[in-house]
Amino acid sequence: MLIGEFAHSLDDKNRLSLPAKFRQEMGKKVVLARGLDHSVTISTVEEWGKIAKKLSESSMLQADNRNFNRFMFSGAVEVEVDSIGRVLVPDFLKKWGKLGTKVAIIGVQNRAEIWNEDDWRERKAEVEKQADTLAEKLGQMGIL
Amino acid sequence: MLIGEFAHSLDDKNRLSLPAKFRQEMGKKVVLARGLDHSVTISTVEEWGKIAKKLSESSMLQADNRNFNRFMFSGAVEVEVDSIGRVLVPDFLKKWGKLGTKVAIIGVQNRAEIWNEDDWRERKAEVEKQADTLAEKLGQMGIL
DNA sequence: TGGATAAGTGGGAAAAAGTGGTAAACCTCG
DNA sequence: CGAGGTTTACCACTTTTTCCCACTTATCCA
Repeated sequence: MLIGEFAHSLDDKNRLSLPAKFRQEMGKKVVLARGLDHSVTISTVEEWGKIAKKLSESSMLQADNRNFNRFMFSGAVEVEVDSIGRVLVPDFLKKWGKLGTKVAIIGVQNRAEIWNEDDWRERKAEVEKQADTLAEKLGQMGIL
Repeated sequence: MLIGEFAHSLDDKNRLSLPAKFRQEMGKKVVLARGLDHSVTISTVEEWGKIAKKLSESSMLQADNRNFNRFMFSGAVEVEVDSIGRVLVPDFLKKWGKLGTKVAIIGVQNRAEIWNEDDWRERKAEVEKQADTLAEKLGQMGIL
């Protein structure tokens, strides 16, 4: 389980240190891919495999699906984690995530997400605003 | 699994470098063929067979199907990958894909596709625009 | 609090990838 | 049979990527 939020930086060679706490769980190879809301996801090869399988089950006869699959597969990379825990973020993902030097890495269940630091700050603020509503819902559900 | 996006160029002898990440999986011989949506596909000899079969089995009317098969098979070429990882793109495929000097090579699961760089950029932008669809599709697939 | 260890960042050298070009082999056609 | 053009194989250059090492900052524990 990946949890927590970390402020890291993308250097001018597009290298990104994975949070030390994630390294063991991530393993030696990870998959970077396009995520929702212009985030970049980091998942294990296994997790990505599951996603790829689901994607590949959609029919190629529909133009929508073809384009969607092109988008998803072309937007992913399998990268090696180097000897000190860094990965290389390809340009097209850097663009997708609008990533500059300062990024936020956040744990979300079984995957991590990379965000442009500013975008993340805004989003987090929004989420916190809704925290009351959220708590209420959780209460209704009997979780709290 | 072929994934990722690469900007390569088609030189004036119609030579195209395969992305280094694809070479091992592709092997020494590949099949270039007409793909859907005016893409040019690159696949292993094995995969080409599977893809063609799948498409032709998606039965349309018999007559259409026969024509479709003629079209698919007549447009496929088996080419050698040279000693430094390049393939020769025949003119009729270059035309089919409207390929100029700058092309994008994208990995899509079991095949790669060659696109005119500009066409690919536009197509990608189209998909990106539909953020709702994106979330919806991922949701349907149980990815989120 | 101070020392030790780990984490994160940065940079340089070596290797690989991508591109362009040249020369030899081949084919075609007069 | 030879000239012209095309194709193929090989070589060379440039840029990018990869790998390794060093430095700085943060964290931990006595």
